[in-house]
Amino acid sequence: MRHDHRRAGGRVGHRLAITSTVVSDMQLDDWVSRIADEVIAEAQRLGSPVVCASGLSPSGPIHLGNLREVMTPHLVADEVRRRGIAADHLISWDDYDRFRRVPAGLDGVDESWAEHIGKPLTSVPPPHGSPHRSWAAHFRAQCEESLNELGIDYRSISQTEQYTSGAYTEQILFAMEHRAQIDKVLDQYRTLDAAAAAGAKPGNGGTPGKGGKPAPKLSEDEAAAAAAAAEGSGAAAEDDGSADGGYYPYKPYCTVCGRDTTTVTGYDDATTELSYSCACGHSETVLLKDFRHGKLVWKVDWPMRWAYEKVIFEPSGVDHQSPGSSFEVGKDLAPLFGWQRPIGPMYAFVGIKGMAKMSSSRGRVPVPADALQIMEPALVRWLYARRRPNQSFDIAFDAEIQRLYDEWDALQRRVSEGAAGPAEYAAQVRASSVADRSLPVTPHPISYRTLASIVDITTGDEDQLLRIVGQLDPKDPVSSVDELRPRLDCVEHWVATRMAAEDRTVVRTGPATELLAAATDEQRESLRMLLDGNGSELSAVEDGWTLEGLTHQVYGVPKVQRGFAADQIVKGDKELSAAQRTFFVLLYRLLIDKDTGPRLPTLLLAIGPERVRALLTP
RNA sequence: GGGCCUCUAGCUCAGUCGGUAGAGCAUCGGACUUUUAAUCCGCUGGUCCAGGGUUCGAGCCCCUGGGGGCCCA
Repeated sequence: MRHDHRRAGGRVGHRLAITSTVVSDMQLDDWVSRIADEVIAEAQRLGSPVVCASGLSPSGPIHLGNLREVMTPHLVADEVRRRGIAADHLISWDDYDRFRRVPAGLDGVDESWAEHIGKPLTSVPPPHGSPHRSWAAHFRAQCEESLNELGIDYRSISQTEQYTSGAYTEQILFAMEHRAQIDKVLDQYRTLDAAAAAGAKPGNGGTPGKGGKPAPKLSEDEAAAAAAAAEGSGAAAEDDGSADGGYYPYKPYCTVCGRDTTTVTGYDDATTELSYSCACGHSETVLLKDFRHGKLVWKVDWPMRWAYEKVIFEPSGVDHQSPGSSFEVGKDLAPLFGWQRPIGPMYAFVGIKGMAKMSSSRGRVPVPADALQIMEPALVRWLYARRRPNQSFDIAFDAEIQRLYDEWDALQRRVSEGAAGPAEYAAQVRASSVADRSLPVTPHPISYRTLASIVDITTGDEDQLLRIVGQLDPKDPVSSVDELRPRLDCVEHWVATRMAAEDRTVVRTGPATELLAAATDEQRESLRMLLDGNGSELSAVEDGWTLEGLTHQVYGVPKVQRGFAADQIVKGDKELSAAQRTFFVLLYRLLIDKDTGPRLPTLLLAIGPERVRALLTP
């Protein structure tokens, strides 16, 4: 427990609105808590409410890497709320950004979308078959469904709405008026040496590049390369508004063709008359104070919004950690708008095990909904809560998910026994609950590994599944498959879509006639004994069609064949062990065409007596 | 060219404020009528990348070098 933080929380609580009277006795102690300490202190210093922000660009599927942009502020805001202090988590949908390129490999999308490049994402049609109004709406809705499942509470802001409603007009006019000053700030980051100086001393209070050696501007070639890179890259590298004809931090979308292939050619501060020409041939002069068809360039837009929403905390991806990135530049631009750069850790990328780096532009990348099909919301939350933001991690869709679940189940046990460490305890709490409620859990959590094996061999027959599961632990019987959900649903989906072919159990559709014909007399005898018994201790296999009975039967056959009683306890007999193994291999080959497989009693139970008899009878 | 991250057991990784190096898996051994893809217990296993520095004390902090990954120019 961290009494200092509890005191701090209480003190802050007097100044900031208290939303809940239920404050946990136990102060969670992990990286989230430490950031929350900092965020609360900063909000207090500024005399402003706690505002945590995420920015998402619905330019394509919002993938599991982007989810960190949401999870990190969510966890921090949630921790602040756990302390009884109001916290806002806003998600800014950058749906007024230009459509940069057509992502490859998306269903319902073809090359014809290329004609929309340059338009705002909300003006691009959605993929074929989508019920949504626009490209942005389509991918936003897909994402929000998952955010809801994950228990993330937030407030949405559409940048399209903000810009087209004129919410930012004052800020836009301000930025235009101060364009020379903004240009000067940006200019400090446009030279290589300045960039180096800025990066060499992270956290220094001064202005990077200032007072340094005179540095050469980028050459024509370098500038061109930079522009090309910005064209294809993410927000970190985006256009800062510089152009040959002077610097303007505002870019109109052409009122004729709708694209941002425009160049501002003049601006009058007094009248706010802005002239622009577009690559489509159109040019016009508009009154910027009334014009609502354009936006501030990204590097200016972001700091303006920090000020507009009074953001205290907003993380960003590691691509912002380079000298001259929008986050870096924002530190100097935010004060112009009367605010400061928020606290913002750089989070490392999330990978998918066995897959190249995720990129929205590449099309078919796993999105949160994909993960939620094979794991419960708490597990997805756990992945993000247990690692500090600067640690990269991979999400596994293969058999490693069984290990993840084993670890999770082990953690539940440690937590319930009070044996969990502070950080892992915190991660468990954050994964399975938010400030004001618990997330749905599976009432009877059977090991994912075990369920996968049973689901595999029972091929969706839930009566069989219940019967087998029911015999796993007689002391704690499962009475209904519903007790196994939603974990069971995840397992079923995993087995159906992700289980490796070589791990699957495929029961033969008909008898392996060649194998049966080649069997030795002893082997034929063993099969007959398994099916029909030996007339005394072993009876027909159907008579003991339970897990226990079948266990007795499969182990009894080799014993009887070697002169033991079927239920005799035999220890240390190597020959018997070898005979058992040989017998099992024979059965596996005849049943599933492999040398090994799920435990035989389970397998036999799942296959059913008629089919077993059909496959094992010569 | 610049920056960020990372390097700990065979593998994947924890290691919080600087205080005797940990877990899971794998291996190996054992138990359960069981050499099986569901159970449980235990053992083994480390030059914490290298070198230097600060410190009573460094996996952790500082410097230099190396490997790997990523971002930017």
